[in-house]
Amino acid sequence: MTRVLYARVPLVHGSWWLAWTEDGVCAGAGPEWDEARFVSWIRRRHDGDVAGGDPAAVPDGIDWRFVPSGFRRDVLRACARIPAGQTRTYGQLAVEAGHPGAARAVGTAMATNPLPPIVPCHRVVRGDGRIGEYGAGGPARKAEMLVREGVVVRDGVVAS
DNA sequence: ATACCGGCTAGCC
DNA sequence: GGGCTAGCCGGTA
Repeated sequence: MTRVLYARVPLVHGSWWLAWTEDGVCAGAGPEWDEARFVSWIRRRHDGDVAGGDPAAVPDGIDWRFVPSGFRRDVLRACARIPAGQTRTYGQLAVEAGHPGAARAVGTAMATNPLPPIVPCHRVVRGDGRIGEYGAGGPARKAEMLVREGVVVRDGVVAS
């Protein structure tokens, strides 16, 4: 049973909640969450100890143990490989994850991403260039984050 | 099994 | 281009 630590961590996109084990980050949530909500959510997904940690000591990697293997993990892992400043469409990510044709299901997998913004689901946009939805704060935040990473967004559409 | 539902898409006006 | 539809896939009840 692994100990999970958590803290509000200053990131380029603001102060996000992160939780981690010795093996890597295992959960994340946006700045608007309060501590009680984040902790209770962590406890629901993890039955070990949960305690406050040092925000300066967050590990670099990701601990995938709490993401069940299968489609979800395939897609999240593929998403984690998208570099800052780049985007993919839901359809492209489906291909890269080894599930061509599953664009719609990729949307669902992104919507339930347990590790925003560490798994950068904000970099996944619609096939026609429109920003698309964003569960961890809405489309406006998604657009802000992309712009901050150097992506050109105009009227809610990623420049081609 | 079956029947929705959702961060999508391609095709057709 | 815009708006609509039907199809799509994986998750969940």
